[in-house]
Amino acid sequence: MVRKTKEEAEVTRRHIIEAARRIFLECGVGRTSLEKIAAAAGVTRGAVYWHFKNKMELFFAMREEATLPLLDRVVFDEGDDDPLGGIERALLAIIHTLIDEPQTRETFEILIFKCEYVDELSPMMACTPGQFDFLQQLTDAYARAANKGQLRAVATPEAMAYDTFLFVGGLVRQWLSGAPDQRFRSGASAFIRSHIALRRA
Amino acid sequence: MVRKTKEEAEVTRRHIIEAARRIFLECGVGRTSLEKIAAAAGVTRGAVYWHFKNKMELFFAMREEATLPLLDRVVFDEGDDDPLGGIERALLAIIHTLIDEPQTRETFEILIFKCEYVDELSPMMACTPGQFDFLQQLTDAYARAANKGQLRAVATPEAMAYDTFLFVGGLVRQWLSGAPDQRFRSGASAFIRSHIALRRA
DNA sequence: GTATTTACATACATTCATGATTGTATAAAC
DNA sequence: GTTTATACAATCATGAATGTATGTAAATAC
Repeated sequence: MVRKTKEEAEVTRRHIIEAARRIFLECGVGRTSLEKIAAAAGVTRGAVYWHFKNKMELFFAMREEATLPLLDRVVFDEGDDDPLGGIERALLAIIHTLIDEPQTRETFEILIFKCEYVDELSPMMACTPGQFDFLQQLTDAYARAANKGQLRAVATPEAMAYDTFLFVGGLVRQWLSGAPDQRFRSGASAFIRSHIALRRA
Repeated sequence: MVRKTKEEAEVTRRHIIEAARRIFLECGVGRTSLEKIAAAAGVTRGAVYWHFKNKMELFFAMREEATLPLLDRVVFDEGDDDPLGGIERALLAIIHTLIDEPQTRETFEILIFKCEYVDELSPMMACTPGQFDFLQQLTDAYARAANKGQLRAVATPEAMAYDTFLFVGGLVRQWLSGAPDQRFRSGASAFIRSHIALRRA
């Protein structure tokens, strides 16, 4: 056994996380054994157990590497003089993140389709704090848009924020589902623009 | 062994399906053993294997009992002289189905949160034919609403249908997630009305 | 009334997956 | 330069879940 330096150990840790993401995506979290992950990472289970207490801890480690930069990274500029356009750009940016960052896309696909929300994961069914923050930022942005007269007065900024929030949730899910006809992927930008157009004054 | 009549056998078959739904919901499909289901149904694994080839066949049997009557049951009256109001009523009806029919609600909660879309289930990630049909019916209903001058002209009926489809998907998911603050459940009707108000002329 | 199926229960064999333990060669600490 | 902690590999014991095979008593067919 050739003992590794700290840097090398960090590399194998990342290899394990990457392998876990691949196998989770292919087999589902529940059906993935640590043996499979280890093999995919080119190590033995011993290495996996050295770096992670068990499968769940590995799962959370994978999640923390890629979950933050989707909704959480969305920024709404308070000084924007086109707040409604800013919302549209933010939604488009979310889709482009899915396109540009494979590990984020794969992680979300795992979170939505490849794991069961039971026991420790059960509380994660509901919105994460980051999602609530996104909802709050949407509300604030719509309020600024209303102040600038950009919105129809048929619904409150809060109601519009909820509508957009639910729309985005549905869109991301369908986008990730990889429907054979690709209709949600090819149409995503148009759906977003229509969604925004519906509330423009 | 007291052999059962055909009617009694059908009863135990239903007991098994009901037990499966309960345990799937509690433990997730992957972590549910047929032994647990059998115990919950008051039978042995022998009975389960008699009625179903394996866990997946039982899963599909459970699904077929309750999945049809949600989106698939939605009806849009072609002769309605308030098509937009008809869409709103249809969306409200979906939520009320979730409230009124526990087994439908539980089945959808299992399908969304308690199973992994892998192997045989992988194709089910995408929209089912019933969902596409719902989308098509939405498009037709919006087209009728447009013909009656009920809609703003900022988006096509098709675009509005997609927007509503994605909104409903997001809403059902959040509704089922059982967020601790219940905000999506208590606000569902208001969200639906706002959603419709946004496209009314 | 006999034969045959049915509707299960029981028992068995096999296959993973897990967690713990132990071994070990080297990097790092002193 | 010795000691110790590190970064794994290898082995082991255990348990859980599955599918199958067999048993069986009563319902049903004839």
